[in-house]
Amino acid sequence: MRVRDDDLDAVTPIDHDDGDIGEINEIVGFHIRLAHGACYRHFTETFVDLELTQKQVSVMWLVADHPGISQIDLGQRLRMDRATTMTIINRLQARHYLRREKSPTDGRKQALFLEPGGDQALVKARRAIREHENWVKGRFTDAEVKTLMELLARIHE
Amino acid sequence: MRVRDDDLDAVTPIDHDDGDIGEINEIVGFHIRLAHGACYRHFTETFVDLELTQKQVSVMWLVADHPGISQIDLGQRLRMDRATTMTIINRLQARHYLRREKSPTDGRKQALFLEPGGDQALVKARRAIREHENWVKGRFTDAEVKTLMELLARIHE
DNA sequence: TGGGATTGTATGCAGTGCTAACGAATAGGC
DNA sequence: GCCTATTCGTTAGCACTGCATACAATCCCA
Repeated sequence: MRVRDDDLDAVTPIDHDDGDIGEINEIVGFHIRLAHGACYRHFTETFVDLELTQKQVSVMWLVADHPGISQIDLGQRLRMDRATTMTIINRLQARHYLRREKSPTDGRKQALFLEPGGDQALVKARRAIREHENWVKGRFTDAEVKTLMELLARIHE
Repeated sequence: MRVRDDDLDAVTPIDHDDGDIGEINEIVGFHIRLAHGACYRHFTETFVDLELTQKQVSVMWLVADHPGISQIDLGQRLRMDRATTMTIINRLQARHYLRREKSPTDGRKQALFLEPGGDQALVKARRAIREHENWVKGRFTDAEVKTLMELLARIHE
């Protein structure tokens, strides 16, 4: 390919290649994926001590705000299907961060409640979230943050 | 619930529960995750026939733009570590969408090239991407798209 | 009452991300 | 040139997420 016996440097023809990714760079979805990846990585670092993932924190947070919420309701708010919700709840329950109770009003449902351990973890998590948020927001003005959230919300409805 | 007998508006945070998620809604990272999830789901639907993921398409696209690129270089541009890059390349190679060749200039590296099958798949993929992009962009003006990409880019550098 | 929908559950599979370790090859200092 | 440190690819293994399917219990409505 490149190997033109004479000048093979030319090969790199196209690019003043310093990490250029060409047309892909014009794809909105691509930037969303990269931004998500960057957030994910930073979140993971921030939460390495707590051993919690974004989803797990979201779930505990929501259960704290809505004691007795059902799995299906939880899943819908966080845009997760039943199976995924299950595995997350299972893990949190195994760590005694929350518990399931049969719903008194609907026998099909499980009512979710935070356990003391979950409460404590959530307190630490909120602190870590604040840190994480500062990392994200640090590169924006308040107005830009507002704009960004507004635009993102339009994507996920 | 919320019922603070006096002014509960201040509080309502809590919920006229129709899918409200409370404070989490103020977390930028949360919106990025949801937007990413929505994109991911739509992408998957769009690409169900091609049986390709976002990463796989990105990789093929980049290999097409930079024939002979190494795995490490590829991974850095797409923000993936070596191991992840490996598994993706493995899968694409197993489907004969691309091939590895020893780099003539550096014995440690593998040079990646698209195979005919990958070429064809990429053509279809680009069409599907256009569709997917329209789905995303449909909710924005051109100026908003520009703003969004600019803001997202600031997150992933 | 009976049939259809909802909810939770169990299984299994694919994709992604990370770590740790190893061998091969290169690059840099001497 | 030689030795060491580094880079790259590779393998293996683990955790999390997402999806599909199937099943049982429960609820709701006609």
